[in-house]
Amino acid sequence: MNKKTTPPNTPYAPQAIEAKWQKHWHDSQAFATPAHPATKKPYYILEMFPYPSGRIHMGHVRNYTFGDIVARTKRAQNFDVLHPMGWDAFGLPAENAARQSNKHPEAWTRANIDTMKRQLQAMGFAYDWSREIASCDVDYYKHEQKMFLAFYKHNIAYRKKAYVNWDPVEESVLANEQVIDGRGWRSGAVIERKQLTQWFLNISRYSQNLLDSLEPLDWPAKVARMQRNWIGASQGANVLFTSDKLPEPVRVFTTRPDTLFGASFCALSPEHPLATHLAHNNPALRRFIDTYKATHHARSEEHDKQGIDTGITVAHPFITDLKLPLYVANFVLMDYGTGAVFGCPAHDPRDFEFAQKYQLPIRPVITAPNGESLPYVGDGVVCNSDFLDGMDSAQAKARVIAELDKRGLGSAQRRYRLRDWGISRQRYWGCPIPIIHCPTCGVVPVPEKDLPVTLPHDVDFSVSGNPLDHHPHWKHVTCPTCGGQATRETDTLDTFFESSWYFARFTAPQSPQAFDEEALRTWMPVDCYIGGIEHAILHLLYARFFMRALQDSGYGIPDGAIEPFKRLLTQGMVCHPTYQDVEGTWLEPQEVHSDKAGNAVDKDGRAVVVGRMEKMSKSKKNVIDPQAIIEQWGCDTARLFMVSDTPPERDLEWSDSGIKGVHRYLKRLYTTLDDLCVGLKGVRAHDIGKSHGDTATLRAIHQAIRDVTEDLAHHRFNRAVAAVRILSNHLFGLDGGDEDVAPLLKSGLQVLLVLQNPFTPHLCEELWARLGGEADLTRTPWPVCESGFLQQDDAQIAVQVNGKLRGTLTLPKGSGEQAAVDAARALPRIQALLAEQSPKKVIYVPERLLNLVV
RNA sequence: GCGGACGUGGUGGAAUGGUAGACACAAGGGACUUAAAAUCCCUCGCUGGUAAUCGGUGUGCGAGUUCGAGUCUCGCCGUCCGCACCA
Repeated sequence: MNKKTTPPNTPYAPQAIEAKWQKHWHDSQAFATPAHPATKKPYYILEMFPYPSGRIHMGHVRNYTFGDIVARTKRAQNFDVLHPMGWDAFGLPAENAARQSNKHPEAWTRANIDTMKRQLQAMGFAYDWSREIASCDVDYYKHEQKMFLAFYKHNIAYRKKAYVNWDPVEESVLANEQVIDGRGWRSGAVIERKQLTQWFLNISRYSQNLLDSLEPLDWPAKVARMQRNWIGASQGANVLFTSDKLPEPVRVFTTRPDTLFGASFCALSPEHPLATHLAHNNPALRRFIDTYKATHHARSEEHDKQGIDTGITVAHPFITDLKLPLYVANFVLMDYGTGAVFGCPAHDPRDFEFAQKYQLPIRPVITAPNGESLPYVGDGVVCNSDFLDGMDSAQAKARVIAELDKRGLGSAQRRYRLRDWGISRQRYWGCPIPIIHCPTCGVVPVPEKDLPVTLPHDVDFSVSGNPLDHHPHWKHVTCPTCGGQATRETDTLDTFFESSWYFARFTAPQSPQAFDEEALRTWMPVDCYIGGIEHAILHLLYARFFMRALQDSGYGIPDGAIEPFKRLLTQGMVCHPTYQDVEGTWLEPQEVHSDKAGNAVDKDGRAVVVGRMEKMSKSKKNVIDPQAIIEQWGCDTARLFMVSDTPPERDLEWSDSGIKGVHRYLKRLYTTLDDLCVGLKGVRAHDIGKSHGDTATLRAIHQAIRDVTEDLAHHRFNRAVAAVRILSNHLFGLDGGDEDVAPLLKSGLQVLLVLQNPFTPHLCEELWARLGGEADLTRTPWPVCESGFLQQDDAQIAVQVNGKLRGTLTLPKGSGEQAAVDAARALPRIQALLAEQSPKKVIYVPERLLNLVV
């Protein structure tokens, strides 16, 4: 094997070193996933695959650097590592590009993939590229069509007419999860409510299971909590309010059945079927309904409560002579609970507001603590409530439910906020839904033999709307059942479909079936999954659901793969200050300089407004292009900077001086070893498992091994870097020319290179080779810390009087309390403070601290 | 409004209830240099002191628990995030 090194006494030239080792790793297949059955323990490290938007950005660099550090560490620690990469390649930006620049979405996407792949390779990430997936490949999405049909067969995929979130800019529907503050997550357009027939996946069936299984996951507590809140379980009761004027009783869901005696009205959602029924001969009601069901805007942004009395009254389940007016009200949501509520104004702020507006009775039924005004929403002792009087809320709830049950007027009920996942999108660049609509047979699945349904290539983006729908002939087919004229489903699948199973596909990406059960058994779940917190709900919830749904639809998903991500690391954003000129135009960081006084100015010397640290984004131009950093400093510098100072889950503040500082260290490491390696190459390294006269150096080596190993195991990358720096500071202080020192220095430097390798692998490989390392660092095992060498003979002990630090002592290890007290009392300062008194109490923590209480 | 997280030097950040500020960045001083860059060395929470291996003080504010609190508890203030008419 050719492992020539650059000649000594040359300056650090990262580009040459990096290209050389990237080629070497590529040629030697250094990161191929080991074949199975494995002799070692498997470890699956995965970073969220990117959308091929054009070029990689700093967010990618940070995310994938973390993953690479884990991958390289685990490999050195004798694991069989699966570390794949692919492309989340369907999606709207490709269509926008097609509309703007007349480029076909596929060509645009493929070109972006090429660019980004080259950029990722230039970062030296240890991926097994033979497992690369692009989700827009027919070979990938064809499996999705089978999954969809399996879901359909098992009633997990179904069609219903529903009010959906319509994004007028994207001209497509969005999932609830994609609507943020009433606006589209990508377009920012105000979302409209439209009634359409759409495909849904029955994720809500798994609500409780998805909730319960969060518990054992090694996820950030914040993410688990977000999912819990999103699923939003609540325990309560269904209650029926009857009326002989209605075809059926009003069914209400409440979490406060203990306040039932305080009811003063009932209210239906504008979309409620009973409301529609009543509107038939009530034009005012009709108008009210039409106003409020049309837009999201009127529902969620204007919070004033509007209602209309239907003129109907309903019977209170317990108070025989109480008839409650039935309203239709804008604040009642159709898609939560039953779409109907009973109003208890005394104990619910919304009902209170509504009751005040429409002069409805406000009757307290929970004794509010002194000083609490109505509406009082807390629990308490029930009053004015017949058989519930004197009970606390919990008892009252149970009792009401029991009574309702007895009378057939209600029952206990558990509800979830989570709604079914709408998966239809009126888009071209996505996976076609394999369904045919026949005027005689209805909904007909595309038969297995006709799969996959592929996207037509010749599409027209010059008209708005879904290109599949106005394609001249693609959708026109004959019905597989009756042979009559029929049309294809022209909606495509939400692109979250692709990311819901790609991690499982990576375990056997060439398998003719979607999954290879054996491979799933070997690799799944993903041991460590790294990505942005913005996917805390959408992607991570869908993926968890998908594995369950696939298993229930006949796919051989092993139980061990049901929770796909065992451990999750959510990395923070990469941030940079923003700059604007006097006109408010955003400026790129390169366009901003500082004048003599240190003020930010533009190229013409005009003042620049420096904004706060914000996530790097194209729109505000506060971006640093990774490509430029790689070219100027090398990828090792970029990688080390990504992890040096800030814990991974926090936002990283980009700084030029930070980059320079990291580079200065690498340069120093390079030149120091460049000098030393000539002399050390022939030296036989000291076995760090054996003792050495220089106990301090040996201790520094073992301490570094222990600290870096533990910090990496806990993803404390910044601390691991600090531990590496401590070792380097120690080793740089040694005299390499001293022949007693040389063997231990050499082993110290070797340990340093192995420990630092996950961060800056190219430089470490180069220096390792120059130092005479046998195998590549990619095949060099991780060093072992012998705790025996960490021991010191003496311990420094803090001496406190009454808990305040008053001095320090150096005592031999294992000194007893009496020896410590005697030594402390010998210190002049302690003597003065004690003033002849004996301590009332002595707290002695061996080898750490002595506290004398007087 | 509800839920949560966080608050430590000029900056990023360390710190199993046990010597706060590891490791860096910036800054200042010095060496080398005709000069600059680069590199190397030193200083670096605040404060008193010529100085010390010196004193005082210090982890948003106020209380509490403890021999001892950046860390635990309670109450404020501030920042950030999530959800938001979810009955």
